[in-house]
Amino acid sequence: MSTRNSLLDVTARLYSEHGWRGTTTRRIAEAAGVNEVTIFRQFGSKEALLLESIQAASREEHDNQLPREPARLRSELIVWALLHHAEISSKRQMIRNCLAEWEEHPELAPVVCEGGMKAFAETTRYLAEARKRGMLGPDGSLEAATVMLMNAVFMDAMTRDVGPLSPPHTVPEVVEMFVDLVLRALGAREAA
Amino acid sequence: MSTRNSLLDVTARLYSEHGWRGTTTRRIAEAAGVNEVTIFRQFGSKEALLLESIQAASREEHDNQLPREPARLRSELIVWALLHHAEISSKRQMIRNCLAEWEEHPELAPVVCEGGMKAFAETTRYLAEARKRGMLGPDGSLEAATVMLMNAVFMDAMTRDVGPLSPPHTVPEVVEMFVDLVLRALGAREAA
DNA sequence: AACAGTTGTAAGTACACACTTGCATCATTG
DNA sequence: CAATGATGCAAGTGTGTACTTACAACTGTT
Repeated sequence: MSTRNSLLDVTARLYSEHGWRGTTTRRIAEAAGVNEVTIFRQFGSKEALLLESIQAASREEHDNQLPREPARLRSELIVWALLHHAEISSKRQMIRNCLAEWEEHPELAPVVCEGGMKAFAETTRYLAEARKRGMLGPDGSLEAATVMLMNAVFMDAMTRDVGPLSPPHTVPEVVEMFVDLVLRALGAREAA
Repeated sequence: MSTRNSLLDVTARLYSEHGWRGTTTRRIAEAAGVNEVTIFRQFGSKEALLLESIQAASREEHDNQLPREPARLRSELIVWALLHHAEISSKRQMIRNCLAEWEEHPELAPVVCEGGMKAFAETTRYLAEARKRGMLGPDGSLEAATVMLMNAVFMDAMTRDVGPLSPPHTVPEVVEMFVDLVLRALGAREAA
């Protein structure tokens, strides 16, 4: 099944670069070093191939978890957010295309968003645990904090290559900024 | 110049719906009720037409300013953020396409991002003014707060139609959440 | 009344697209 | 050895694409 896999790989890459319409069967065949007909014999149609390859590609995840028991809030959140940022960045172009083509191909976006939902749940759990242990103040919505942190990180990762909306910073710099702001808002004890 | 303007309008709409490749000269002509040749006589090429129409469309701004002198931080920020959210939402599909096609058409993204940069400057100014007047605590990066608020609002506006990353909320709900979190992080006096 | 500018119509070019067909080639497997 | 299945190759279908050309009709201006 080597032909099949190389077709799936190549197709995902081309889709990221050129979107649905720009990913033609000719380009796929050429890039995969395979005859164009093979595509149709293996997958039946361009649509089937694209769907399968995009789903496969967006399921590839780094494993990246927050500790079950929060210890050093700030550094744990920063490490986690950095990894999350890296994961989004690596799929940046594919995600952008899926979002742009959402109306024409609604089946793509959910698959790409899955990762974000898991990260949301993970973070809320972690923060709730921290509050239960008295590491956070009693006030402030944990959900709001999570959504905001995730949105901020996601947004930075998505638009980093395009051009700065805000003044330029390195990835670690902005991630630290975000984490610190969230911890401050939640009244973290160690936020010195 | 009515032919020209209706072509510009229609083209921007079609671009939002179908992206660059999907916006064909035939579709444009048909939707504008104009002969296809007229496009080439008026604009010379598809590229020229698309460029001009997208630039024109993304410059259409609601006017939406934060007060020069901050008075009621929370409500002023909420009103502003809501309007900002509405403006991004109305251009959502176009922005998504410009981002997705950034590598193939780098000239588009900057134009679309302009609004965001102005909003960033506006907010930083406003918050700095507020801090100078003692309405905010002395600690916490104003820039971090601004970036985070903008990213969060932008992100929500961009992905609202696709499907919720986080639990569903109405627009006013999330905007209030974000503003409250930021004000809390900045130690706003009135944030009760 | 003559003219210039804008539009419509009809036809065509050269190429790209998704997808198909028929046949030859090869490796694996029974 | 024979049969099977995956692949390559060459050629084709019908449609869509950006863009062009030549000519006729209409507009407003001088």
